[in-house]
Amino acid sequence: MNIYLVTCNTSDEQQETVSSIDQPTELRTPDIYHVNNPFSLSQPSKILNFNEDQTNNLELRADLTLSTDSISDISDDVFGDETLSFMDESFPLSPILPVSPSTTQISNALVVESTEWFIVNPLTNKRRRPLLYEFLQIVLDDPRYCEYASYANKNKGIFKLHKPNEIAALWKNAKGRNAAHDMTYDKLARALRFYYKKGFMMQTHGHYTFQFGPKSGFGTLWKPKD
DNA sequence: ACTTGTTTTCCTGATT
DNA sequence: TAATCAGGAAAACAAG
Repeated sequence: MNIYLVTCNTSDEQQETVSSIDQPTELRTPDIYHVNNPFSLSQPSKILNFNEDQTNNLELRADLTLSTDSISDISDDVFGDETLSFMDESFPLSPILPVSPSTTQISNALVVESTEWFIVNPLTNKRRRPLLYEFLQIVLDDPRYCEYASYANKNKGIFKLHKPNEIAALWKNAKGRNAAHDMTYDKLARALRFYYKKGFMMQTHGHYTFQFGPKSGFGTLWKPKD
């Protein structure tokens, strides 16, 4: 039995250290298991699924059915006196839930391993990091990110970044480049502006608002979900 | 080692 | 006025 540590940003920007017991799929890249708050993992970790319930408490969704007591016991083994704030009597354990689907079709030619940001060519089985417009396509299709970005017009491919800084951080994770500096909205937006001339994006009005262009395959190779 | 495409970084000026 | 938007220039990175 393993215990894994995850640091995540809660909605009020505070850092929470979360432990869990699990056994599922291994991840090597930063990933997002808090429904409303992407967070980064700098170290290899394991899948954890979090949900934020209506009382704003973190809800652990483990792949093992465990009593609160057993979590506390293990927590003590690892953390000693360092208790975890949300692991108290109000901490609910939910039923076992399936982890996110490992792959999602994003066009008639490409599949994304959604939990790892890798895009897979089914023919060659090769994996690669997403291009920027592909990343946005993935984010916009994933309801977990609806508070970070969403379509303003699904038919036209117009979308808005509601939390540009968070999207930028997510993009850095997805791209996985060895960069000395952090990704910022300013730099992400510059990359998007390069797309105008290339046809991957079309210029549109509105704050933090962009539109997929024909070269992105919008409307032909793929369409927004629903 | 070299090439190519895609950003990333930085910046100036215009616009909101 | 600060934050964005537009692009130029050049460097950086990844992949082949």
